[in-house]
Amino acid sequence: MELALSLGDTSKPFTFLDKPANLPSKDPPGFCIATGKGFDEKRSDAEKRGSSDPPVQLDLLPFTPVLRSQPPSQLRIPWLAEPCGAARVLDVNLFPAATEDGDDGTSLSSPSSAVSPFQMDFSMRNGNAEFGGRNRREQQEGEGTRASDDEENGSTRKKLRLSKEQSAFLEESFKEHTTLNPKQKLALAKQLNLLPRQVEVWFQNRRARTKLKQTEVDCEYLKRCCETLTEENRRLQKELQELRALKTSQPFYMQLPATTLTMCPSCERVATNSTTTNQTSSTINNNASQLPVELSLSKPRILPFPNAQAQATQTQAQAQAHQIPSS
DNA sequence: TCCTACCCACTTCTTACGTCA
DNA sequence: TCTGACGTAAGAAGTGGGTAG
Repeated sequence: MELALSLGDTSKPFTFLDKPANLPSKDPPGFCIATGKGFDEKRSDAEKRGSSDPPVQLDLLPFTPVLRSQPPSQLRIPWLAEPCGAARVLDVNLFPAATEDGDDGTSLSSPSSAVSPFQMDFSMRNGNAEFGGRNRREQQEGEGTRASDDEENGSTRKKLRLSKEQSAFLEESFKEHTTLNPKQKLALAKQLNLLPRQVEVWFQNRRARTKLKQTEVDCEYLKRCCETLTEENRRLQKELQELRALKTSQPFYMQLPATTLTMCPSCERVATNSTTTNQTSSTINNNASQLPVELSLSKPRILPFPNAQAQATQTQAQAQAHQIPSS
């Protein structure tokens, strides 16, 4: 079985940054995971989707309960519904804002860059409680106090939460492409008012999280496969015991050739091949992967001799007529 | 061969949140 | 009901090794 990971249509060009104004209007942000052959097989996104097997898909929408609880028609990235000028609260990350000149390395001098003309100012946050944008601590503390604290203590490690809006935007980008080229990284960084390094780290961590989820899904699938095979093995062992018991109790009949039923999948007729027990096993082993499927009888068919031979010959002819491999 | 940039795996550390006394 | 301590999960960021160009 082939496992496939679906993370959106990665064959598409990186269009997210080109259309931020409409991006969440149709589908809620999120991603889809399937038991897949490989998140590891990066740089081969097209190959990931090459399987004809329908992958087992998981819906792993990463969004907050606030968003997910909304009806689908209302599922849209909140900041897009707000005029950019409405924001007034300080950025939670409080990184030095990327200037128009891009002095922090996020400069995009080319007008043909991936930056959308729809520039969202993530240095400001909407204080509207509708979006749940402010966490408890932020509500408890004075706005912007953490900024000055961090800036005063330059030795402390800055590890601040991205805002929901920033995370949502990054998620949307991740849906488009799980990896970024430098241009996309710079564009995202500038658009989200983050450092390129932050965008890069976010994508690294996001890939790691996806892989972890995928591993969990694969593990669960293999677990179920193992359970199924264990049950099948148990059933076959029981069947074998029954056959052995029958052989012990009825040795006369067991001198007869064992019978293997061969079913033609097209006409659903059953062909009977007479063979020895060893040959039957050999047939099963050798042709296990071939069609038609060979059915081993739970109990040997007991045919009145010599009619058995005649019928076997007849069914063998049928089998050959239907391209059924006979032992 | 060295350098750079990038990725991944692993880890550290911060933050948010739930639980409980 | 409120509050503070505590545990824990999630996530941002650091580190080191591998690799491609």
